[in-house]
Amino acid sequence: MDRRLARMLHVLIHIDLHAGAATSKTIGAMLDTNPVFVRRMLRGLRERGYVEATKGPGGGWRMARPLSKITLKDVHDALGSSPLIGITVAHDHPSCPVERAVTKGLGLLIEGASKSLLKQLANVSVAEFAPTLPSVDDGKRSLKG
Amino acid sequence: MDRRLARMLHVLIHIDLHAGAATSKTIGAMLDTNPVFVRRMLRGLRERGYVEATKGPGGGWRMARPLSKITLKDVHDALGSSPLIGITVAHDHPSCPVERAVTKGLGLLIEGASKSLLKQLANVSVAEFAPTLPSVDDGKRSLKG
DNA sequence: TAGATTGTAACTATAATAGTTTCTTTTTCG
DNA sequence: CGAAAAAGAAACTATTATAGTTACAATCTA
Repeated sequence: MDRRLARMLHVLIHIDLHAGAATSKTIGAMLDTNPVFVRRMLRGLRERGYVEATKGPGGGWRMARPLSKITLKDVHDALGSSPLIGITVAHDHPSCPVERAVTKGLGLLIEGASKSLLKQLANVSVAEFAPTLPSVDDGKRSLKG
Repeated sequence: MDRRLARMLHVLIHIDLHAGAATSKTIGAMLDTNPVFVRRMLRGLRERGYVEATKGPGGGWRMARPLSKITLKDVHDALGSSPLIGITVAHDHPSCPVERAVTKGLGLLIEGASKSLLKQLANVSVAEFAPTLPSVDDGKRSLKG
């Protein structure tokens, strides 16, 4: 069970709310994990231009695009698109007509469900998952408001 | 990625087609696996009355209910209902309002997709996955025809 | 009573995900 | 310039879920 999408949404919202650049160490603390794992997770998003990283003191991660312009599907794809559906077909005995019939029928069902869920993910932006509570405010919004 | 449902459908159709009782060893060969694993998989289905097992020589597995009276959801449930959706929420920092918002939103999405897929599984019987090829015939059908 | 079979517990193997260590590169700032 | 802060990345270890194996008891048939 892949919780990378959930963790990534959590991270992106924090990066967006963060006043300056958020370091991998700071983000790691938010996820109760380590900086290296954070860099690994963010790598795909950096390559797609959703976030950007700067090195050296004062460096870290910043959003390179607003949360409202990134969909859950974008994030899922950037993470390496693990299967959305938790069940899969089997290939234990490929010459068996019974297995082939099951693979075909169940495969169609899984494919349909997968496409349907992917369509949903493409219709929701990360911004829609950000909490609207004022208590989350860390200074960035007050600069705007 | 759980392929137990696919394997189980494969097995059930074979048991149904099989002339006498199908032994765990025979079924294991079909799945390219071992008899103990087959017994473990079939345990839940036996407890729910979908199949029955007899010990001793000539023993093995038989259907206790026609394939047309067992849905994919029945099989999925009997296998211990692993999650149908491949992504899940995270609980890294439960006091964090951002994580909570993500958990809530994504959770609803996952729950909806899961229910929708489960509903589909409940609308399909195992019989609908059996191949209709005459080449699969192993003697049982010829007794009828 | 012998052998075939399931039932089951306990152990081992494998693969995916996550975590850690270590080192290099880049950047800032005194 | 040189020290320290940060990302980039490779290589290794740890954890967990699934699958596979071994071993043995229970039961049934002939």
